[in-house]
Amino acid sequence: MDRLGEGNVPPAFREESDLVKRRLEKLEEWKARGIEPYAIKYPHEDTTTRIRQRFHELGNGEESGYRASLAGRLMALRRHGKACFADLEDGWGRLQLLAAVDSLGEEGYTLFQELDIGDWIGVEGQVFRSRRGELTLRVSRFQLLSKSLRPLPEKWHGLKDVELRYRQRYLDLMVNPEVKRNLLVRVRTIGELRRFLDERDFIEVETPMLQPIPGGATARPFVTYHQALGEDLYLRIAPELYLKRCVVGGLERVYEINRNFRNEGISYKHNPEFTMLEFYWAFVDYLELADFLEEMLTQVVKAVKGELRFTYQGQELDLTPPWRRVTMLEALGEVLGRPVSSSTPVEELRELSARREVPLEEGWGAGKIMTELFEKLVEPELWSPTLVMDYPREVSPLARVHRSDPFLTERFELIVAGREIANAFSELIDPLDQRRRFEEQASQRERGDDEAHLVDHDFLRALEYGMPPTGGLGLGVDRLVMLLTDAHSIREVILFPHLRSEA
RNA sequence: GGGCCGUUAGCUCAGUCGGUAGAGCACCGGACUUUUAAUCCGGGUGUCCUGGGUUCGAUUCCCAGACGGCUCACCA
Repeated sequence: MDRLGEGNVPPAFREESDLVKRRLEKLEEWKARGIEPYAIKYPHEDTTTRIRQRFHELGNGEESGYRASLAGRLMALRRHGKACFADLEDGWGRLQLLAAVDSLGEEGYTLFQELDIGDWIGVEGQVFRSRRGELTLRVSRFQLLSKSLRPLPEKWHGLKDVELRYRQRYLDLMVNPEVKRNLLVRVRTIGELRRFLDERDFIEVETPMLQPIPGGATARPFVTYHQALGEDLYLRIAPELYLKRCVVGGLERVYEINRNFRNEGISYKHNPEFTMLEFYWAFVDYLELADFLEEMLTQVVKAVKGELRFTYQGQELDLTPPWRRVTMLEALGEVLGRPVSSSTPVEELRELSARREVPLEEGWGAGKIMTELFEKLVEPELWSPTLVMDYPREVSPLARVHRSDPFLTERFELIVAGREIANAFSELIDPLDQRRRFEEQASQRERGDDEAHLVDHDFLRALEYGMPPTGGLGLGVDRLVMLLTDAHSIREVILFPHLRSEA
């Protein structure tokens, strides 16, 4: 038979490799024999890991006397003439199969041998432990559940090409176990964050992804268009202003864990859509939030990692509280080798920036320049968890003015491994002050800062009804998961990271 | 968006100082009833990312482009 005859190859597959064409031929052969290659369902009793747990104690060469049924993907085949070992992988783990003429008969065994790596099959048979100590299912019945037409990546080196890993994450999941492991850490982290907040009577809400005025952060938004309304809408850059509306409405403890979208550069720590936890808690200030964050992350990390000390990118990281607390100006002063304060003149700051080769823009005030210097010179050096307190008012349009210094706000950021993990403040609840801040933002916008905040009149109206004193916090979930999975790139903790479209 | 680097078989990679390329796994044929990176014998399956240029001849050199990585900028 001409296995590679073009006559049998559907047009869509003409360009494919011989490996694919061979599998198509096999598919047609099986169909011709009356075998359905894509089953409707396959009820079964067991999973690989449950069998492993159950027969943990079974000795080498012993029979369990248990007849199991399993379904999974064939990941390896070791043929030995009249017997054949195979590895079956299901959603939980792997188990070895033994197919032999003895238990399958001539016809069944021949079919089994024709299976390809990657095929989904259902199997039934007795469980035993082989002489070499491998727990094994002796196949007495099997059924093809889904024919795989494409060859899997190499069994030993796996799939390394990062572009293929991200574009074809399903392959990455099949052959690189750490992908699933990282995903589970992510899932557990989010679960623990939810649990922590739920236990403290926070309620989870869902606020708009499509917003007429993008607010709550300084970032370029994605724009889209609503046909029926005939108006532009923006994918949210933050949920902040809506969560605060919830607090105005009397939801004293609210949170949301969901996606934000920012139309900025893509890098190892930036994906255009990323997951953020934001919560708002009425009647507390930022100092209480700092304690709360310490407690929350301590509990979450213990639950997920089992310990607070671990290695990140080859360097030890210790999240044991209490974390270092330092004001932004102190930290900046230390690095600059001279004290910086609210009254440090702009000219002096510009001079310091020039000396440290930190480029500045026209129109930046003292607060913005200090923040720039801090982010360029100090933040990357902060490895151990550090709560950086009291950011300038100029860069914090939604935060309350500091109780003892009007140049500053009651705001802190948590920096770990040189990256911002969380950002929190005593919220600005004074509608008149908030209006003034929006106006300042508007004038920054006129001076060319197209990321300055837009005025949200309905948000101001909400504040005018009265918002209770509130503390609010945002936490970058992907970045936290990066720490917990020792991931160098944010793409390792997002299942389908954004890539340019294929050519 | 800028700079640097990369793209060779299904996968992981080598290589060609310019004469259309080769290993392992996978795959195909054969042997084998206890292997588990099975083993043994035989077989290399390719648009060397794409398009131009130089050249008798380009996968190799040059230019442009696509995609990716790192990095800088922006941002979290």
